Amino acid sequence: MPKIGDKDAKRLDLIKAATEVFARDGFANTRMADVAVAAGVGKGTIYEYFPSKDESFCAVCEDLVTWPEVDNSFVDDPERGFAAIIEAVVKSYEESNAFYLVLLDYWAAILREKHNQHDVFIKRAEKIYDAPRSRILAVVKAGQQKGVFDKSVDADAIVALAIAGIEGLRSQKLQDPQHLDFPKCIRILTDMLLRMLTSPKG
Amino acid sequence: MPKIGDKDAKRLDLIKAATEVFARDGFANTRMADVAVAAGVGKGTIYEYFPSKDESFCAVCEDLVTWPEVDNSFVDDPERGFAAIIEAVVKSYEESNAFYLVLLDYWAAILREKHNQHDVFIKRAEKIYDAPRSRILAVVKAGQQKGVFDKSVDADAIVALAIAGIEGLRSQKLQDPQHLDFPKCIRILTDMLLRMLTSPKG
Amino acid sequence: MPKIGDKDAKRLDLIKAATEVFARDGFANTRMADVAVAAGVGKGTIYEYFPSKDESFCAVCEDLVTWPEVDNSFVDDPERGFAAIIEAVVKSYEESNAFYLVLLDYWAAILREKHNQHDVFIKRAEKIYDAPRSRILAVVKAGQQKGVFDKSVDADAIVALAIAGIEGLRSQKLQDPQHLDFPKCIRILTDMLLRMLTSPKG
Amino acid sequence: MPKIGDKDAKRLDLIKAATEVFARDGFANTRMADVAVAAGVGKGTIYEYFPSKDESFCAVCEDLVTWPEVDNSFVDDPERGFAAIIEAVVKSYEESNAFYLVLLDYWAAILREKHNQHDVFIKRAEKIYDAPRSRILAVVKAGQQKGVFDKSVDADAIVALAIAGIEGLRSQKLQDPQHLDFPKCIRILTDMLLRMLTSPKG
DNA sequence: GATGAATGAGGGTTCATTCAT
DNA sequence: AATGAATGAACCCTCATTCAT
Repeated sequence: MPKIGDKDAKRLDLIKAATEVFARDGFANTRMADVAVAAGVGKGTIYEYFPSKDESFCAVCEDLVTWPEVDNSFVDDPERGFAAIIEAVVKSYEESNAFYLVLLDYWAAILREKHNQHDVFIKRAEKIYDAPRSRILAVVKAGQQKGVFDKSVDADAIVALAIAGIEGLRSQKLQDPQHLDFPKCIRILTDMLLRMLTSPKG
Repeated sequence: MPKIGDKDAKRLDLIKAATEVFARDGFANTRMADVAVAAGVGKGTIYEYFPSKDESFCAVCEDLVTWPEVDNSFVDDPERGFAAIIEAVVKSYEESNAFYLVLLDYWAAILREKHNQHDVFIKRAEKIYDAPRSRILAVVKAGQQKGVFDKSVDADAIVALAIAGIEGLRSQKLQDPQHLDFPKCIRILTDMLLRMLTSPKG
Repeated sequence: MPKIGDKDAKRLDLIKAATEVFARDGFANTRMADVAVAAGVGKGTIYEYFPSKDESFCAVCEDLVTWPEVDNSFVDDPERGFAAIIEAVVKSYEESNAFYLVLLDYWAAILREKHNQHDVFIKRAEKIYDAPRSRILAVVKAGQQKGVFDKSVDADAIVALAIAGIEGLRSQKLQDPQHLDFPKCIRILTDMLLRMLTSPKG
Repeated sequence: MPKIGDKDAKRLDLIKAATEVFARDGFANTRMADVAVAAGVGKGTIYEYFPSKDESFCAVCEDLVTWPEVDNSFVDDPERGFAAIIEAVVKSYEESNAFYLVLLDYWAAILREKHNQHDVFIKRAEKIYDAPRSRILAVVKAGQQKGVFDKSVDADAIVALAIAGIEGLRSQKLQDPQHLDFPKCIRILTDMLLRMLTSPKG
């Protein structure tokens, strides 16, 4: 007698298995048979839970977009709060090794603007980026409210730069782990942004 | 009697056509027949110039990696020189619309570590990044020699951050062209980096 | 719930169908689609049972090499025993019309020494010839033990001549069925060999 | 100013080159480009001399069918004459390494009865076999006329057996050169046939 | 006459998806 | 619900043949 939710639980198992395979081999090089093997089920079973390979990929991407809650304890100290949120975002990237790899295919599909799931993807993609963006933005704006950060600074630009820096460094780290002092660069990035926030005019 | 250079010229034509198709559809979704149509030749002709789809992709990537020579006129003014090199790199990215799109697949192949061309790709990838990296690095080091930039600053880290910022912003711009003031962000990025170079200790 | 042996049975069905097509059209002129049609299955199905065209051909050849058990009732009469084994070999050739035709390609592949399956082929080919060879050899040696056949006769040479004669006649029969009295020639061949076995010195 | 016959001479050059390639790689595995390389000419040149690959193969086969004249010096000694003609046939086989290899494909085409050149091939094939056949037959019949060979012997059957033996042994020699004492077997074959010719009734 | 670049029909193989069990 | 054997559309690549130079 199957319990209620068994189906959902199994679906999640399949997603987790598929995530690993998609991350490891890439969407195009992944065969449904591989996903089935990774999940320990028969090939046909996957189609009981997802209507197609594309949809299973969407489900995987959707599942990846679960941002950790952020510690709000530095709410009174915008500078430490800013550093904390940057650190949290970096960490959340690092915790999900699959994240960047799977997203690579995700962006590829979106940017090409021809995926049949394109509109759905775009919407979901915004969500993915909105989570860290809005968190960082909130911290910056709070700091400006408090008068600690300069109000003339373009908060959106700072957030864009923060995320750009994190993603760009992450990318370099993946490409060449030997020659990049990743933590140091993140530290410098945080410092630079904070200086810009506190005294933009040099 | 074929003219000298005809074969090379045609090869380049094919590369240009292939670049567009690979950029538009992605490597996995590109059929050799599409490339042939785009180039206005028969399917078989492509194989007169490239031994396989993989190799044609490599050729395309290699062709993308031709960095423009950089203006050295600011050699006496490190700050303006730094700004100029950043601008040049940004511009060279922008001049090749295909660049980022094609490189997406390129990185995907490299990061998976299992592509049969993986080692070749890695070697070529280093070349891709070495060009802008070494140019920026030279400018930074020259500035440090002149005493304009602080010698305690980690030049490699600054270069990594510059490239990370440029790539990260470019990525965001592609994903969501509406909500990003790209030129402004690049300007802020340059400012931040220059401040770090001139007075690192805040 | 598939019955045990179903897969093996189907594999055998495919082999039988492939044998006919390979025999009729030759390896090079056979398209996998033809085999599929002959077997009444889809093109892809063949690849569920054989990894490649080459391998399916090997399987066909291997299947051809199942020599019938030989009647041992003439164990006490070496001369009749020898005639019986020759007859059995001839018959086993004749029972498989496909045999010679398929083996033509087989030998072609082996003799070229450059087929990628060459070594496997050679090993299997030895098995093909070893079966009739060892049977005839056993009868000859038994006859020599009994003193009915002359011990000075080179048993290996006689066996080689027996097989050469059978194959050569078979080949002529296939090439020109009208002008050859095959049974008579086989009879003369047997007589000649027996005379050589019983009184080698004329 | 090209001499008369230059064209024929070149045609023969191409045939010789093609013969080697067809013998080495087999008809199916031979590309016209290979033939061109072997002949030291351009791909297109071959089509100036032969209308198609099939026709070039026919030309090669036709060229192979040039039997050496046989020494008639033993015309008064049928037994030595018979041995001599057998030896001559064996030698003519051996002198043309390509012969057997190319003929393999030739027979394959003929036996399949579906080659578009089938009828032409059959006619030519008869010629190929008629040459040695008629020579041996002539010697046998001459011996019977002289009363040296028994007139009750079926001359055609003896000829068939002679050729069958030679071809069968040749085939075994090619397949497994190590384990066959070819000259000895040919000697025994000749002895057996002579005994049958001189005293058929044992 | 000689060439080899260009061609495209053809064939081996893969793999997402279906469906009978 | 779960399975995996069966399927065939799709795609990469080969190579005989053509034809402009």
